[in-house]
Amino acid sequence: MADNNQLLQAPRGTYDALPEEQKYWRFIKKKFNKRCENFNFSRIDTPFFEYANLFTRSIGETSDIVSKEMFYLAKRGEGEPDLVLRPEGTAGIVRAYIEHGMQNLPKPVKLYYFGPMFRYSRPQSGRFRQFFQLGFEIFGEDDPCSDVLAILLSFSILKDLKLTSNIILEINSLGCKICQKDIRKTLTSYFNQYKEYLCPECFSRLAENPLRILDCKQQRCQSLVKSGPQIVDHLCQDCKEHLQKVLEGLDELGITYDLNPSLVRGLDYYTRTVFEFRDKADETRQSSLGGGGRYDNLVEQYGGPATPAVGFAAGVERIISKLKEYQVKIPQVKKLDVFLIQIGDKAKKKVITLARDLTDQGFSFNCCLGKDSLKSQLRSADKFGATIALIIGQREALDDSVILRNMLTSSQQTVKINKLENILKKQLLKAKQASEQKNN
RNA sequence: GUGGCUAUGGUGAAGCGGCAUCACGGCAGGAUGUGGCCCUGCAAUCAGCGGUUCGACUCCGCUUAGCCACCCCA
Repeated sequence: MADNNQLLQAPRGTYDALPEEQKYWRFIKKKFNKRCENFNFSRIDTPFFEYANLFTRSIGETSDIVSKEMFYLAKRGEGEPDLVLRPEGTAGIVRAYIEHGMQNLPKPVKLYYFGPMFRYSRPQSGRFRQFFQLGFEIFGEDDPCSDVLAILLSFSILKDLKLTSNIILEINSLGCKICQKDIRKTLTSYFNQYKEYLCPECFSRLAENPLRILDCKQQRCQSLVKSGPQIVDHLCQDCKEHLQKVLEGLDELGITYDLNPSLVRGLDYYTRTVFEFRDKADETRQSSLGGGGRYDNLVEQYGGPATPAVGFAAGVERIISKLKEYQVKIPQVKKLDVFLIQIGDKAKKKVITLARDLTDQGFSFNCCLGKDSLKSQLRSADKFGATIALIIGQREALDDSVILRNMLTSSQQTVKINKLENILKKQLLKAKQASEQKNN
């Protein structure tokens, strides 16, 4: 009872996407969908919650996402498995891929998604507990060209969003099943020699996942990293060639990149190519707009047939904040054709049937049925930005006519309702041409 | 999870230990059937709870939320 007030605010780390924000969402969804469809990807939607072990097995028990950021749902019965809100998209899609036998579809299998993800972390700018990711996955191809294609699509999406001039692509390789083991071993034995110099965080990372020491921001760890073994030098021949071919592919496309030898990603399932898009201007890690990489073992690890895969995901809220920061022009499509004005009860009823007919004919309309005076209704028509006002008074209600007032020119005429459609079309077209002329 | 800063009508801001102001927006009007300008009026238990005080929006504590940094990620 203490918290009447608490009930009236959005839970921590969530937000309302208000009407004035929607143009950004519409813009992003539209560009994203179009690109994915043009690359012949198919849309997939998986549940917002999954069994917890789906994520503990894939992302890694020791990763921060699993160890401290999972949103567990309350159990309702004895012996029920743990359910969690999905912290990312890939695991669920891989699960669906196996569950529905998608390995029998013609390869490559290409899927894309857009939806909310949930992580229980402390909110900050650009970081929410419920946030949206857009992303895609390609199953069944281990060719480096497939990695290039994935990066190309990611890049193209960001290009459509007019963000590429401010963004940099970082890339690295984490090695395959075999050499990643060696790399981990090499790193472990190297850092073991200096473990008393590592920060406490990295000290425990050493036992859990030595790769993560590489992107520690602490000065002391970084200097150890710099003089230590490089992943690239310990890649097996195949992985080296793979990386080489990916880079050649990017050169071919003219996509510039930074080879960052200490780029590792927060999810344990990555193998070989990993990449990330960051804001050039911003050095902090928080500026990560999105990233992805190859995960050749995950499908098999879940019990599916061995299937190589690459994926990408980006944060929608971060994209929106960049669109705002760089003042990207978002097309505004909203316009109002007619505003319906009534005087008297009879007219009010007419307004509703007229609204039905007008929308059937494809016009947009608005009205204020709660307002009575002509003056205030006209004010509303003006505020809503209507091109035309249609006025129905006592007289008009009786003889099936309306007063058509052009709000831009203030000219007015009385027309019969059965003639209305054509006259409206003409006037709206004229108004549209006039406004276009004004813009040029 | 740790530390710092912040919290005033819908929005953005002023303000002071004792009448809470301004702009924009909203609503209702400005003579009965005509908008955009203008004018008038209306709307805030000053985030919540508790304490100090004769008296607190103003000082103190807690809670909640936001911002920033760390951690980590999108």
